[in-house]
Amino acid sequence: MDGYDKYAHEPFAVTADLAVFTLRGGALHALLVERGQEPYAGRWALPGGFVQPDESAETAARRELAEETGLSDVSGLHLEQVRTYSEPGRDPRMRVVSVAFAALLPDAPEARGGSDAAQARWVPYGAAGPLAFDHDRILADAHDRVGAKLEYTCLATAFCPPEFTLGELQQVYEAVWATGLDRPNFRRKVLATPGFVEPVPGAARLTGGRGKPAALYRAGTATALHPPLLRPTREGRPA
Amino acid sequence: MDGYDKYAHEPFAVTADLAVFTLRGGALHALLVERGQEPYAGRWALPGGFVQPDESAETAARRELAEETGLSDVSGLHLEQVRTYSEPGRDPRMRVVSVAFAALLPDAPEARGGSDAAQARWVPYGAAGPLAFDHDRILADAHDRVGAKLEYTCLATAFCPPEFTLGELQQVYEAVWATGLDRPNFRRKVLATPGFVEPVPGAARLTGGRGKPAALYRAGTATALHPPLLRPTREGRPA
DNA sequence: CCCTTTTATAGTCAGAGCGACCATAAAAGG
DNA sequence: CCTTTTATGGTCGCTCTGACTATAAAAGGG
Repeated sequence: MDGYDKYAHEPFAVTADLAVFTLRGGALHALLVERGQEPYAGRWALPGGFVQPDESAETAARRELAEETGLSDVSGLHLEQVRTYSEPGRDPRMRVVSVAFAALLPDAPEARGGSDAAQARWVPYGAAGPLAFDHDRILADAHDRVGAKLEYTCLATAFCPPEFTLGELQQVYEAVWATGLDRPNFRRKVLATPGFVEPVPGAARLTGGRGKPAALYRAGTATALHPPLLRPTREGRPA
Repeated sequence: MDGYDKYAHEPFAVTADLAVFTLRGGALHALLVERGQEPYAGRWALPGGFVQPDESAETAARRELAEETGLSDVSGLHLEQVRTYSEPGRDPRMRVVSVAFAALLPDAPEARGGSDAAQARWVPYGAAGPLAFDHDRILADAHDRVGAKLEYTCLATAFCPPEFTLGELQQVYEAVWATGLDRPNFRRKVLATPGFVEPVPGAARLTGGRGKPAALYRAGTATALHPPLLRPTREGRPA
């Protein structure tokens, strides 16, 4: 931080880019916007925008998230800084440094075109063609981060509505990890972790399904997961 | 990334700040520089500097690392991006966005004042008074990140010279985690992890100490640690 | 030279955690 | 009434780990 006067510091543009994940029908989806102008016109990209002079990158990311999803209450959503991308030439027009965030959404409102985004769509993760700029890498990095944090934090509840069943919580893990989990073992692990979930006292149950109604739970107060919930070691049982 | 023309993007200055860690006498130290000018004149701060127009933040961090430590070969050192700090007002003079990195050094050359740094010193971690800017938080975040990565990666060898004993490797964990570990159990865990360390075939041994000479090991090729090496759960045995 | 100290290394044993199961309960659909 | 489906409860054995004991190989002091 020394030497302010000895370096000529070129001005940079700073943006906040978002990898917004949600579950739709048990499958992991990411929110993408279609670019209307060059470069990469017509290609899909991550939502994002410039950080304003009075904003932090986190604030800008949350503002963009609200604009892009159309959600009014975006304050409770989990937003996590992934990393910053600063390679020269990653934007052909100018020097842009992007701070990337991962956002986790419980419900998936149909994407509306935000005020500035021509078109926003939920795309199944992995089904997106090559994205604009280095957004393929940003999206992959964000996915890696979320998958890793599921192992040793209680982050999975951020994908769920306020009240959820253990089956829905398990679907989060299975969708992000792209693997199958044994249901009784998953139950045991989650319930044995104090503060991960707490049962809804009214013995409420979810209807609409076929089999036995499942008990409802709320997210607990714990944030860490000790010991961690490790994903199967490659040759695990198939889904 | 859309809307380039609709936003007035204020120019930002971008810096790379470094939390450089090493072990000196079994204790974790961080590299700090003394500020010569306002603001925070006379206070200690993390080494760092502006990202040049043709550099990525990683490149700038590595250049600053070489300048600040005086090391010639800085290419093999482990450098890890921690996070980016972008709150407005974190630098009273101008809008500065800092990308923070953690660097791990095996040996600790006596800090020389770099070309631009008035004075650089190794300070025991935790013994540094309040640092300039938000560098206390950056240093703490970097320490948290390194401590966490010791659990599920083979990062600890980055603190060690090319050949090291298992006792030295254990000291890394104990210094970063500020806890004591059972030596036989640590050995068993490390040796049971394929690719973590590999014995030096020449049955070489380290001399100079008091007791039985220890076998030497080199860092293996593995990067992940499955299952992880979890730190003791608070009420663990004292050091 | 013996004995103590120090450090490295090997081994033992019980309990926790987990993967792979099997069993039962409670709903819907025929 | 029976089958299907999903949720929930439990068992068994293996692995890993924490706590601990034992042996080996050096240095230092009498």
